[in-house]
Amino acid sequence: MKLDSEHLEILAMIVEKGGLTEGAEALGKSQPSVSRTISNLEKRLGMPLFEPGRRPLQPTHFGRMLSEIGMRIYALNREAQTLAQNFTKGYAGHIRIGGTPIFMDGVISHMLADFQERAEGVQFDQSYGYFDSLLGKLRNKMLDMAILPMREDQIPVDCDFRPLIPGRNVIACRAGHPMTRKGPITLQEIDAYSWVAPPADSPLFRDLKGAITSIGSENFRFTFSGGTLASIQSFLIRTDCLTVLPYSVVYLMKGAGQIVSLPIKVAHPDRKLGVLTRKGEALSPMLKTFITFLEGQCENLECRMANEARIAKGRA
Amino acid sequence: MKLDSEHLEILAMIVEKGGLTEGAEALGKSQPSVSRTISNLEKRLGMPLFEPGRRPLQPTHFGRMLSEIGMRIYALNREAQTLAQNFTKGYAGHIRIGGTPIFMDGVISHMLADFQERAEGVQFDQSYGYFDSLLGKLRNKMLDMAILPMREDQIPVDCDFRPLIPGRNVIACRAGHPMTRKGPITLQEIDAYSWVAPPADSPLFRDLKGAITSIGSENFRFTFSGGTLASIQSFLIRTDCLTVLPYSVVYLMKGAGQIVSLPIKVAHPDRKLGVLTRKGEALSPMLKTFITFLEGQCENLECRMANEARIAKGRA
DNA sequence: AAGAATTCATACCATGATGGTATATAGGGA
DNA sequence: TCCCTATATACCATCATGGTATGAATTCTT
Repeated sequence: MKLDSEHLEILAMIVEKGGLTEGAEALGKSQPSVSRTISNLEKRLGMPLFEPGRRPLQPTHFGRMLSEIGMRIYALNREAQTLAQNFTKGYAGHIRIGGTPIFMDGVISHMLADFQERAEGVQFDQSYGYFDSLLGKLRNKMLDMAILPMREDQIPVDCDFRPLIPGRNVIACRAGHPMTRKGPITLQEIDAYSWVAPPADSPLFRDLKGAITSIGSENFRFTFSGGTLASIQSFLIRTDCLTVLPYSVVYLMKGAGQIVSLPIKVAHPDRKLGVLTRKGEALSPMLKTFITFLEGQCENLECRMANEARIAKGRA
Repeated sequence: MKLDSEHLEILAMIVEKGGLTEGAEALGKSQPSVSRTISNLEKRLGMPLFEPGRRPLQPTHFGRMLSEIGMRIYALNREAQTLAQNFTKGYAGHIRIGGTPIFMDGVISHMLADFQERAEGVQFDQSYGYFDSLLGKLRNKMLDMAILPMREDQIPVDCDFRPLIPGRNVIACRAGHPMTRKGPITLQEIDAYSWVAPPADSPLFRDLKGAITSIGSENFRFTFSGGTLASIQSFLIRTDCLTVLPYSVVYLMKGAGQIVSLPIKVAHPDRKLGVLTRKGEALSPMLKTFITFLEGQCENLECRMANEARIAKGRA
């Protein structure tokens, strides 16, 4: 015989509140309604749930035991309600995020950590990739969002792109590198050092080549390539190699005092680092909250970087 | 926003069974019915519970979390069902039982223990009393049943009485008592020993006086009175006192080899020990089961006592 | 790659549970 | 004993639920 959980919850509330009328009020129902519910339940069970003819309506032993189960069901129902609220209000959720390695490690991972603090219910599932694989995963719904550099004319028609920050690159090296001590930098000086490169299939690698070409150097050599940001960073710190990285990444690494950027103008691609999502699909509240958060953080970051640049210019 | 626990259970079952069709089958509903339930739930929550456009209907992160709560609710509901079954089938329940002390301690308590083994869900709440107090408690619904000696003409009109066993009394003493060694017993011999009596307000006390009178003794004295069966038993074992007890009580104590009955005919009141319940009120299944059990046990006991008597007579 | 098969969604109807208002009835207290 | 409050009943409206028939979409198969 199937019992209706709702009925058990009503029973629990009546026992809890110590009366039919009060229970009805707590449930937001009319007194006759709950009265009949209990009456029907008793009829179905074939046993009284309340002592008959007692004014403050005392539960039977049986009624009390059932009501305890009802109370637990009620608590679970409440739990489900708050869970649903957390999800629909964007306090909880699951976000599958993919992005280009360097930028993810160097910038986004910090923001993920910050976001985690304000939305404890969030759960990130991060992966790395470049344009093609990210787009594929996004379309296959294996990702909820992708973070990657993108030119305006590159944006797929079935996707929305929200720019976060310009894709400006800089040449970076360890703090205390010979290059940092001199004033104007000549081509020969740069040519004296070898380079650290990101994986050859990454857009950053193409940027690197473009950047080096743009400053006039033609015969450059790699000492290290293929590593993640952590490897690149470790390598840079311990050698006199140079590399090309997004300025935002270098900016955030500057805090540790180990990596600096060189004041050399490099050609920066007209791409922006941003968020790619499937078009025409409602973003989950959590995702919406998160993207908004990212936009705010990046705006803030850009502002700080601009400040820094102004100061540097003033000093120069 | 109130969620329907039923909906959560349906969700849980679908996730559990891995498909809408199978879930519907497990729930004993039609597929369109549960389909619509889920659809409505998603509409109400404003978030998808299942990944759209996936054929083996995969739950969302959100859907899975909700379904886990639903599963727990489902489990509780099942628990409530078995609880209700146990109560309605008489496998569980609460019995408030009152009775006269000696018979309760000497006979009924054994049967309570035996019953407990076969119906683990039972819960006894025992108390002691005599006719007036027992009847009062019964009428006030502070007791579900009373066990006491009763004459046919004494039965209150608002009560049902089910006899269990005749109220025959015997004179009891310790095993090895001088009286047990002799053949025929004379009045002088009995008069030599003092008596142990139950509480003065008990019917057994009146029986005691009647019994002693019936065997011709007139000047009897009490050495001990007012105790429960345990006290009486302890006292009897360590002294040469005599007492009057229901034969059933003595019979069950004989097993321990410390108390025996004397082969003296005493006037036995035409009362029967039995069960008193309120008339015109449906007995709970548990109570019904229990009373049936008591009747069986007492019938069995009576049979064994009759056997014993036949053997004794044959020996004499 | 197209058709078959399966799985899910929708439309429509019937019914029965639920909820409400009005009202009767029953305990409990003065 | 009477009154007050708490509970039960009667009656009605409605909406959620459940079912059958059917359409749509996706996966499997060939």
